[in-house]
Amino acid sequence: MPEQAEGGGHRPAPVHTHPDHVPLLTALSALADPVRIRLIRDLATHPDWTLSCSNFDVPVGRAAKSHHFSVLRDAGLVEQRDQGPKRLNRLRREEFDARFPGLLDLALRADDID
Amino acid sequence: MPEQAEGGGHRPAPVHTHPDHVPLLTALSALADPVRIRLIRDLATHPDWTLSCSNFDVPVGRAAKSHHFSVLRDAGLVEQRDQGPKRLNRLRREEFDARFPGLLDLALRADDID
DNA sequence: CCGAGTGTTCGACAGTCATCTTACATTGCT
DNA sequence: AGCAATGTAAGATGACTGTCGAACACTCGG
Repeated sequence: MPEQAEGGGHRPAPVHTHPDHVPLLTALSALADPVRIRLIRDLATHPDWTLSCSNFDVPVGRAAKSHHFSVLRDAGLVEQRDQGPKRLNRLRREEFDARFPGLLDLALRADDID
Repeated sequence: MPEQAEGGGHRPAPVHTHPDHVPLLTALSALADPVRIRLIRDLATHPDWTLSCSNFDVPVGRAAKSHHFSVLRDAGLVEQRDQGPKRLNRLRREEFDARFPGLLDLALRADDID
């Protein structure tokens, strides 16, 4: 019975930070990285909860990818939910935009990157 | 005659980058630093061309301050003009805002820093 | 011409960060 | 139970960065 029953072997649920509690410098630092920009842009072009971490094609290994998602969580940019062995992602558009108006739009603008 | 005559000993004029030619990552990285945030906030609360580099009281020495101003110039955030031995500064509000709408406002918002 | 004030450059140093490899935990399928 | 897939944790490493001290360059005033 694959119910959402608790008990023994849970996986530690991902730790999130709400955008309202994110310092400005943390948000800027999180966005000041080419890999993370690509992650949130990929995320922005897909429906919520449809992409698991391994579905992003950035030129880094799993470990680095995991690290980047941790940074994005801490910056209030991404929310994650476990489903089976996968960890599904969602871009926190509204919440983040309420805290830092316009910033996410800037980061998503398909301007430049390199 | 202290004219603007050329000839021998010029001081190399500061090299500027127009905001239009600044990559997004450069702008974000430039703003993702507490010292530089304080510099542009100080700059924003004084009239243009009234502050020389040594007039900012950030807790770093001259060398580091000079470095930070170089980063700000490269990011299209600050314009500098030599007057006597001093180097006067100006925040490039409109130009930068045209390139990255809302970003400077965010950085100047007296929210948090630490 | 000398000296004070101002700012840049250079070398060194410490701290942070992005990355990799390896090992481990969890989940689900067979 | 065994196994493949997914993601995290830990340690190592290389690169970048913010800082300082010292040396240098330029400007202006005595």
